[in-house]
Amino acid sequence: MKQQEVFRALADPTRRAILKRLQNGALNAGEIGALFDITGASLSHHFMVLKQADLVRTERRGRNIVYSLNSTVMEDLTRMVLDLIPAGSRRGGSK
Amino acid sequence: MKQQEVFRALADPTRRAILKRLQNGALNAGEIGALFDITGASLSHHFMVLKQADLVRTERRGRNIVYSLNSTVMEDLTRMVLDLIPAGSRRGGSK
DNA sequence: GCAATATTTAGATGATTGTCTAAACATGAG
DNA sequence: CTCATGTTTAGACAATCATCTAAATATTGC
Repeated sequence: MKQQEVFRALADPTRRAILKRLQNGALNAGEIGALFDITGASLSHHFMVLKQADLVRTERRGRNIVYSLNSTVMEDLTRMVLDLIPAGSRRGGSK
Repeated sequence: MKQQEVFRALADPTRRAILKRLQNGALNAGEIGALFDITGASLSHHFMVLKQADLVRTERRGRNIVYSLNSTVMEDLTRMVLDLIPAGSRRGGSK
């Protein structure tokens, strides 16, 4: 698991916003780009960071490249964060 | 809540290691310093970042300054991360 | 094959970051 | 009060980062 890459990826607000948008389903680069005031090149850089962290998956679909959340690593993320939190402070308590 | 500061603070491996150490109870700067191969000044910088994110609390105790986890914000952290994760991927499922 | 569209790569730039050394500040002991 | 100890502040430096513009690559439609 790429713990360092994951936390690094989450450190940027634009990347967190991208992840949030992808919760409602996959989007291609252009669609995501329309949501942020940033050049396509910068967006592409963020995609690369998210991919290196395995947080998103890509799939070419005709002329577009579609981004979607990698839910497997999302579960890893949950685990990594819970690991930072003392048992007593966890919501819901036990596990 | 200082979402950006929290995620930024977690992006550094030394700071995550500090948080992990503090799970077993409060420690003063010197004790933490003994655990890392880093100068006190650098440590102090990390403490400041963690404090800005409200992840740790400090209390002077005689000659030492004691660091402890701020469990309130630790709960906020849980919430912030869960917020990034699609409902279907959450461990344990529901909430 | 060519033109248009979608995305990435290359290279540059300014800002932020983690680290260091040296100096300053704060506290308790004698 | 002064000294030793513990911690932070100041200032500098190299590395990393987010962003940009310009150019390159990939794909589809004609």
